[in-house]
Amino acid sequence: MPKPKITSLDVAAKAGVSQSAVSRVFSGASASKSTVKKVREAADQLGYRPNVLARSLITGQSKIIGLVVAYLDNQFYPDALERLSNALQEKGYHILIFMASGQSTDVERVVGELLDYQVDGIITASVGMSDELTKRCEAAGIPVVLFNRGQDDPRLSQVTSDNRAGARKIADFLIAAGHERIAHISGWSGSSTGRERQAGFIDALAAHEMEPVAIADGKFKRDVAAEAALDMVMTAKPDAIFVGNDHMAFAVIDALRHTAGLTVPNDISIIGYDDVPMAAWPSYDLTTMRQPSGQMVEATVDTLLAQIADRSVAPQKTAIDGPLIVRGSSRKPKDM
Amino acid sequence: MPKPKITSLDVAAKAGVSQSAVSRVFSGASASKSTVKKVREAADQLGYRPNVLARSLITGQSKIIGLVVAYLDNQFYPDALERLSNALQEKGYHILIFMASGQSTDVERVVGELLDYQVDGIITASVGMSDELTKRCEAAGIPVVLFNRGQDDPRLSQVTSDNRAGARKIADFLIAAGHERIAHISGWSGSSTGRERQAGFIDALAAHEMEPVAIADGKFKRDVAAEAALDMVMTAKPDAIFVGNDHMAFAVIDALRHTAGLTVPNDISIIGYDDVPMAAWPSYDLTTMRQPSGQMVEATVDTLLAQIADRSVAPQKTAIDGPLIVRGSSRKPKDM
DNA sequence: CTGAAAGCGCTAACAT
DNA sequence: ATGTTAGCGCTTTCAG
Repeated sequence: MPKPKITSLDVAAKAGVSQSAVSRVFSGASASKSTVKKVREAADQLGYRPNVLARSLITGQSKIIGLVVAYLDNQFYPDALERLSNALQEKGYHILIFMASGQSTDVERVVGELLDYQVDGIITASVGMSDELTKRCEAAGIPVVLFNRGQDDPRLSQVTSDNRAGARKIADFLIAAGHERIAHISGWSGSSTGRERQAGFIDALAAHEMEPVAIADGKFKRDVAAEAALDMVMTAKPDAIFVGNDHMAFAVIDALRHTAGLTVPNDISIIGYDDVPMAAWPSYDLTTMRQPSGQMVEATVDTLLAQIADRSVAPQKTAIDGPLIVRGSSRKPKDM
Repeated sequence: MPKPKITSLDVAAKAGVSQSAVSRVFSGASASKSTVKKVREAADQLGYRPNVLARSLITGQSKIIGLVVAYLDNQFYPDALERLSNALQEKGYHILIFMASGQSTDVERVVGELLDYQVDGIITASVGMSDELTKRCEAAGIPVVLFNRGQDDPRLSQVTSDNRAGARKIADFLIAAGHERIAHISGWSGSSTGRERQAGFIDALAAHEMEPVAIADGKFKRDVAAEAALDMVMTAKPDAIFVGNDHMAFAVIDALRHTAGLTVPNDISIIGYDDVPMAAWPSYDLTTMRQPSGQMVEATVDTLLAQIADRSVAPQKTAIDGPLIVRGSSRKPKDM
């Protein structure tokens, strides 16, 4: 026996009511106690559950949120994905996932497919939206929230941490600890996140009449960052490096310890950004700026659902501040 | 302006053909060159794309695969998720993701929701299926593949590594390296993966007339495993521990080094299972059994799609063998 | 409060 | 090869 699909019609027959009565019961419209009871019983016996897809055809609500994500090897994203999924599940939505290599042509294709599924909203984790794409989503009336990525387009919502402020805190902390040769391995300079952190960092150093002894673009990649770090310690000889995110910072620490033979923090302080769970592991014990992913997810979901509920709600740009988590990968300021 | 939805009817009007002609063009049925051209042009200008959900209503194919996953903090799963998503994307499918805490009541709820979305197939990553659930999926004609989890039900497909053989290799390797006090921190004993690895390991030791000096259930949790390890080194004093997966092994190494003050592998050898990317990082440099996740994903997708294409295809149980990756967390056998 | 009827956007016979 | 017609399973007027 193939697929004996149970429809609302079957339930109606069994319950001795009309098909629309069944629909009403399951979509929470008005119905008398007795009808509800009869329908529920019949449905339970038959194992009936409404077809979300058929429903979406008429309500225009698929209860599907499209998530576009580029990397899953940076622990920040699986963690966020898990939280997002849970938060949305609670609100009756589910996540349709799309991997995009991060290249814009790829994002293009992916968002196209997303629209085919009539998603109610789109979250992009660390990937940008072309103007063309933004236009299409707007035309389709589908709200977009950029998660952990900023973009200067009023049609797009975004949720980030306060990257500039965070980077400034790091600079101040490093200076307070007496570091004098401070370097920076930035996140990908093509991303707002990478650029903002770098800008805030340089600003704060400048306020103390300092500037980085070296800067390199780590591109959010472990190997690139490790390479850059090894290069720096041979040439610029920094006594501290601010690395644009934890994911790269781990690679930097590994390279410095195991290839360059340096100790952290005695020879050199390393500071990251994100505070992924792994940062607390004893092997790294990484000082880092926390991005409060719980709050970021909450803001993302709130923003998105608000716009889904009412298309006239304006896009929101949210920046959430987080604390500097001081651990053992950095020298302590004297007064601590 | 709200949502000016463009339908196949609009395209038909613009192209001067019937609505079904448009449908044929987009579903790849027969159509003349000239019709195809007219339709494509009209569609491009209007920005038309077929509504997958409406299509699914009639074809019975949603092109959605439900993925149920319990943990994302073990790097093995994000990695697999990424591969699965890419592989399925290539075949025109997409992943609707569901987090299940791993508790059976939770899985129950989640699979229910999954069915509401008319998914074409289900993949569960490291979560089991109750009999009740299996029945419902079978009744609905929806194939299920257990990924990295075995279960003794002929209705379920599964893809795992050869856990028994893998664990045996580890035991043999440890013995060859001259270890005499070997302990085991197993994966969760409620999971096939955990049990099989333990069984294979004990078997292989027994073949050499040895037995573990200590065994504990690490439950696939970092803190539980770390605790167990610290306990073992105080009491049973093992000279090697086989830890049921890499995720726990990292915690064990950290605890041993930073809390117990031992060195790895000089004081004690640690071996893991999975070979997640992090195992190769210099800080851990973990000897481990590789689960070939690329091959496992491939098998999973093949199995699932084969069953979707033809419901009469029997469920498959696939176990894929992998190599032992020898790194620095274990003493080397003398002849190496 | 409830049933009958229309139709969401699409595909699949069925004719032509 | 193309248009016409009948639904897929559901929600939502509209009468009653």
